[in-house]
Amino acid sequence: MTDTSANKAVSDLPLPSLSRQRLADQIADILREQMLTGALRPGDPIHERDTSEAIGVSRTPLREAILILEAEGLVETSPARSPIVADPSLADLSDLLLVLATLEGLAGELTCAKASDAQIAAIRTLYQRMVDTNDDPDTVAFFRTDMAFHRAIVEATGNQALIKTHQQYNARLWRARYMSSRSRMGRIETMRDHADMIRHLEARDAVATAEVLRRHLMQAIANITRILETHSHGPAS
Amino acid sequence: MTDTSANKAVSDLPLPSLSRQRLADQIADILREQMLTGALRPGDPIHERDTSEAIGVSRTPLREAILILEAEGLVETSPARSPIVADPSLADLSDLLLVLATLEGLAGELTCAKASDAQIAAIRTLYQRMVDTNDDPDTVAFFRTDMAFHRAIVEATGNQALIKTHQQYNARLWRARYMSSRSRMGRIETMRDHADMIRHLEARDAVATAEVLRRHLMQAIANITRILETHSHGPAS
DNA sequence: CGCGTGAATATGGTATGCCTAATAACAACT
DNA sequence: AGTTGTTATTAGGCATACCATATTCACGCG
Repeated sequence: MTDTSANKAVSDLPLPSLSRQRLADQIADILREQMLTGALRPGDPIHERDTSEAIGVSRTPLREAILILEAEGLVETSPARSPIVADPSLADLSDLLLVLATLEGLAGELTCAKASDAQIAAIRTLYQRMVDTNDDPDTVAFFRTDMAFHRAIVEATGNQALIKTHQQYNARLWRARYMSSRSRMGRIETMRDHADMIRHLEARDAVATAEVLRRHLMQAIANITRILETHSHGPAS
Repeated sequence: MTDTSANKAVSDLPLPSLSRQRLADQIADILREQMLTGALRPGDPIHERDTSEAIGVSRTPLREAILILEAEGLVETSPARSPIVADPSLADLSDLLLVLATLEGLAGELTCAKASDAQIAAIRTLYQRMVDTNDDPDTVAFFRTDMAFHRAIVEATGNQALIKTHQQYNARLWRARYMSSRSRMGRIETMRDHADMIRHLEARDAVATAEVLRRHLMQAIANITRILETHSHGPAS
């Protein structure tokens, strides 16, 4: 089946960036999105032939996409095995969250010290959106705004390395943090902590901002620990 | 066709890792080493056909190696250009070092809190090796021991995410830190800081250890800034 | 003499095919 | 009937061939 039309359909996609046109990057984006939506769940295998055919590309760029995701820690490969979606243990998640807490703490300090008032205002806008959508039953939308809030704080630092690393840690922790966000105590605590964050940010209190951010993520560790221990081992398919 | 000898030869191999046999990984190691030795310098292009032929592999695994190194920030790719060895600006190096300082600070805290006495002792052994090789004119050997010392502190945390991220940051900063190490004030300050580190580690003083590690890296920022501003812009080809 | 346009070349991107290794099923022997 | 060996199938790893595009050089025109 020489289906060149599918190939053309992909190349017809708008090219938003300059180097964002590599098929491997686009495929990596697709797979990341599928991990977010749950189409790909932790432990799921990603067969080269099946997946590449499903997306409508050949195996080569799919393999390259797997390489990218492997470097990000989102998939794991074994010598002669299909790559599988990463399924971090509780210990892994705890380790990742502890580093993330430190990174966001640093971001809080830097943003207090260096960000413009306009950037702080933009962060407050995201905070306001969280308040507005607090009653929205759409947990995904609320969570995306939550993540956007944290990301805005990091991006306000202007530190490219920090931004990139934070983004990668967030990708690996997305699922766990989303579960934490859905827990019954999640939202209340989240809103309180975020209110503290924006208050300390606007006061340019670096120490307090960093402290709240770290505590916020440490709480996430506790939440996730409780959730995973409650669910124990038995995620119904 | 029951070639048991070949089977035995394979099983005799030390199994260092589970997936370390991919050509792409081996090629990435080769290229990383060439960056360390200076065979590949910042800005150098990595032509797919030439390089793959020189190593003796096809383009596919070389391309995959490039993907890995790109994810690590060691090479940069442009749409229709040969990938080039990353040549971070002073601002980039400053950003990276600031994050690295934070990561090592966290490592210092964790190691003080969680590491075993044996691990601390192992770190002291590395410190002692630095003292012994302090007069050695071989700057590379001294620097490798320096890096091993820092790595040991991070590995003593047992935090896999931290270890991995620290390793990647170190790889990107290797060259800059090596230059900083060779500056005339480099060694004296390095030895003094390291003496403080091992002392505070053995005293299990988390705050002091983290503080020294952060200050140590901040000093590296200052050193590198001075070096780059002195050299200004003129790397003879 | 300079600038613009077109063609040729080189280079990265993609697809496909072959090779090797692992796994599972089936058969034969104990 | 159970266990072991062998074979077939499947899937990932690598190599190679093809394609699209960008860059550069040359030629011609202004």
